[in-house]
Amino acid sequence: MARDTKAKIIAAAANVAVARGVQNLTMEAVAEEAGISKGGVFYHFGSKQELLLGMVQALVDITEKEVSAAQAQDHEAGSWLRGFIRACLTNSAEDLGPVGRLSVAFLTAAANDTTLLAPMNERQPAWREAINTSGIDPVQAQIVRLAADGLWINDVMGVPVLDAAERAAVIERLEAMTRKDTEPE
Amino acid sequence: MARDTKAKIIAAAANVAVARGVQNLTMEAVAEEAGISKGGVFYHFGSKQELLLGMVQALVDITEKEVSAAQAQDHEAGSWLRGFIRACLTNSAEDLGPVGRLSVAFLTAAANDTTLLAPMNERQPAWREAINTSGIDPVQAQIVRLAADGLWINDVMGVPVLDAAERAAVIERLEAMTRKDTEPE
DNA sequence: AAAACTATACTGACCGGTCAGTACAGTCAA
DNA sequence: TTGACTGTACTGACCGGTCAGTATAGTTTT
Repeated sequence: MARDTKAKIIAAAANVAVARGVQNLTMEAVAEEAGISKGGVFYHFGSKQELLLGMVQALVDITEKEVSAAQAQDHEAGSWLRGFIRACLTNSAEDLGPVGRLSVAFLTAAANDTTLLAPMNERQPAWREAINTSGIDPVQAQIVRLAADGLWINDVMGVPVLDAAERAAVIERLEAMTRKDTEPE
Repeated sequence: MARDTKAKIIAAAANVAVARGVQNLTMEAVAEEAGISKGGVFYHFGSKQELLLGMVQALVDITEKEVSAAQAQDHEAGSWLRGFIRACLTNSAEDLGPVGRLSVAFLTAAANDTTLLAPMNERQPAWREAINTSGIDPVQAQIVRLAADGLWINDVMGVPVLDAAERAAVIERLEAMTRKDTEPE
């Protein structure tokens, strides 16, 4: 059941981060949320850093899984980007999906120690490759990805960059940009 | 000299955050860096929260100042966005400008307590307005802003989303998008 | 002399991490 | 088939360090 418990702890940590705020993401709080003892948490994750690392890894895994799932039924050019947009932005501000919940962990990791982002950094070459070969103009493709990142991080932080109507229009346009090549000249 | 010392403390805090990492952004370290005592720091900022709030405010102020400066010698459509792109992305990864240094504080604030982002959130309606009335298609304008945000946050976190050549091409394209309306249809 | 500011020494809470011990399921020799 | 032994998963009490914040006395500025 080791795998099970580890996953349970990661989910609990994500819940704590969202519900009580990152400043209350203590090992004790995680243990309580997971319904086990603090010692039990340390049995599975040797340190808080290790737990954070596990959460970042989980975020990466879930994101890639969602992209793959979306690509499975969309074989046209730009499908990777459309999957990525979905994965990042499907969560409404209130009702966070798993990606949204783990995103808070991502923030914590980045704030505490950027080396904790290693699992994310490792995947960047592969993501760049996917974007550059997605079948549309690479520069435009990167911009779509960056805009999705920007919207995502602002969501996670709660910065109100767009109202609902603008948000819908932006997402629609981003998806259009994965289909139609609007490169100047 | 109250204003002076406060500014000095904020700058010191930003330096500490960059140099020693956010986990070492303690009031004592800030005091040492600023060359005053811990008591002195608390005299000026009643709590750590207040200091963090001051740093976020400073980031907002500097960003808006840089945008205004850029706009002063660029009165064509899209000048706000071009100024914003410059303000966010002028800092190379190694040699951070003032925006880059304070950005780390922004991350910390977001991670510790999203209410600390209030000074940033307050300005969003004004920024949205500036973007929507910048003279180019509003949806495209928002996308340019979000992409700049995305590139900026990835820089701050140290996630290698783009290599140097891609980065240059993306920035060039973003600036082009502030000039030429590439809206489909 | 009052107000503004600074330095030093201290407190108290919190939190990451440790550790001795428990529960229990399985294995295996006699 | 039972008793000795082992490994895995976990418990809960505890410790030590860190750090925000305070108390208070001293110093400089106006």
